Amino acid sequence: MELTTAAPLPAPSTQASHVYDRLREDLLSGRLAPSRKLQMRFLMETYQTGQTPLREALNRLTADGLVEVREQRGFYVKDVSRAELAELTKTRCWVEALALRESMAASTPAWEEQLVLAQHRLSRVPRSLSATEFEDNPEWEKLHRIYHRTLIGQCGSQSLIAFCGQLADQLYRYRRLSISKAFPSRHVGDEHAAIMEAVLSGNADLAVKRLTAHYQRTADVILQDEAIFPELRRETARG
Amino acid sequence: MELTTAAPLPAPSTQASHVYDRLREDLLSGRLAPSRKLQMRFLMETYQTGQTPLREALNRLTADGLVEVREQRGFYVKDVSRAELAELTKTRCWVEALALRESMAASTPAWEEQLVLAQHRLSRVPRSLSATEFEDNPEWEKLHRIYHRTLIGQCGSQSLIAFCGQLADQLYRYRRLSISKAFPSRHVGDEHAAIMEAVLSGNADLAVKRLTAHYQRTADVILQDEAIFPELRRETARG
DNA sequence: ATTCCAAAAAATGTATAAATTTCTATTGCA
DNA sequence: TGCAATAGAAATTTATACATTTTTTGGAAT
Repeated sequence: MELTTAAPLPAPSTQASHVYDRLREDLLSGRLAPSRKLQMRFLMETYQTGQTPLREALNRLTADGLVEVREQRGFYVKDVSRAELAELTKTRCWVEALALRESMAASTPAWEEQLVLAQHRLSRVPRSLSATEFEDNPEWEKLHRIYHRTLIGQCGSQSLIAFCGQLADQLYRYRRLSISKAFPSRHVGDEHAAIMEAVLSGNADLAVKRLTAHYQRTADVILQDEAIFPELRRETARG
Repeated sequence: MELTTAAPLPAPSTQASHVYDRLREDLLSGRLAPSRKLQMRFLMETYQTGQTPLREALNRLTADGLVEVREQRGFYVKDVSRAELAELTKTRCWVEALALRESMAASTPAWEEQLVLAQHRLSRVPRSLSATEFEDNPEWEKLHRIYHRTLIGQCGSQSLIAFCGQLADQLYRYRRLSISKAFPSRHVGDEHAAIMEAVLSGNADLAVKRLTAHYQRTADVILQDEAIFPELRRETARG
């Protein structure tokens, strides 16, 4: 008998999954700019792969709302706009409020412990890698995601959780696109602690209020970022 | 000058979209049975097309929750279960309750008129094509979908509406899979009228109560259908 | 300046090759 | 003789290369 008889999930060895991960990272980080055309030739050279895995990846990303496909004229990076940011945020507040209430209604000691752990771990990692200027910390992002996922994780609906995940991804891209100099001034750690505190005390109204305020504040900061949303459209550069 | 300068949406002329539509119809109708393996060779012969358009269609259907993909071992028709039916129904009740409330909060005369029209048109078409036994009427299904889409259509969130559409599709498959002899005994037309009446009177609580009861009743009928959910699993048929 | 036509570019689709999984049958051991 | 493990063969999924179709672009003629 071996210790490891057979890996249940033998890792996504397929090339399509690998390209999907890389493309996704480049979309979320903004390295692939909004509304940019994703030409096959360019993608094949950049990611060193064939069309089949690429099409597979692009189709999945379309479902995630990060890529847009126009029949017979190719794939494009999903465009951004103030209107969409506002709508996504509004939707996320509605849906996560719902999911959080249901989670709290179905609360268990094990779930509360998960939440305490997630919040604790998040609080122990710095938001930015650099002390002088803001520099995205992947570890923090990962733990942040887990924390918010845990909040709604007890609601009892896989599809609802998955939908929240999609909204989170799309909004995450906005955050990354924004220069977000204002972020350091916010005490997001305190906000996370305050949400958890309300959850543990069983006060659903307060927990929802704090959670939605948390999301709204983030959106407000990005909405004010002039760099990401061009005021006047200048398609033909002063022609 | 021509009358039609350029068609804004020149119809999905691509083969992938065509296969997607046909596959989708066969999945929703149950002609492709749950948990069945979708082999490329079989699909290519059945739908008379190549692999590229097929993979494209299958990937989209995976995003719709009608097909499941397992890395390196192919595509499968999404399986059904009592647990999933219950969870989908629960989620739909939650999310559509939310969307309906927001629609009503943002109500306009134009929207109310849309709703009246949708309900009227639905009421004028027979639920079944045959009077003696139940036979699915595509026209009724189409109008039914429009009616429910209209109810939540004023909520102001495209992504929320799209999510509701996905849930509707997945649940529609359960309805089609079920023999549903009990359906004729229900007066679904009255239920639709009652929901609309509550909406027009501005009573959100009542409208939501009637809408969720409407969905729950449908699920309860299907849950009792012994034909779709095998009690004991008999994988090796008395071999 | 506008329209029409031709050439180029790019997306969609087909056929073929490579890699992985699954099935089958044989071998080894109790 | 029966069971488990293993190795080889078949089938199937995944990836590549090539062909076709559609869109876009550029230029010439009206």
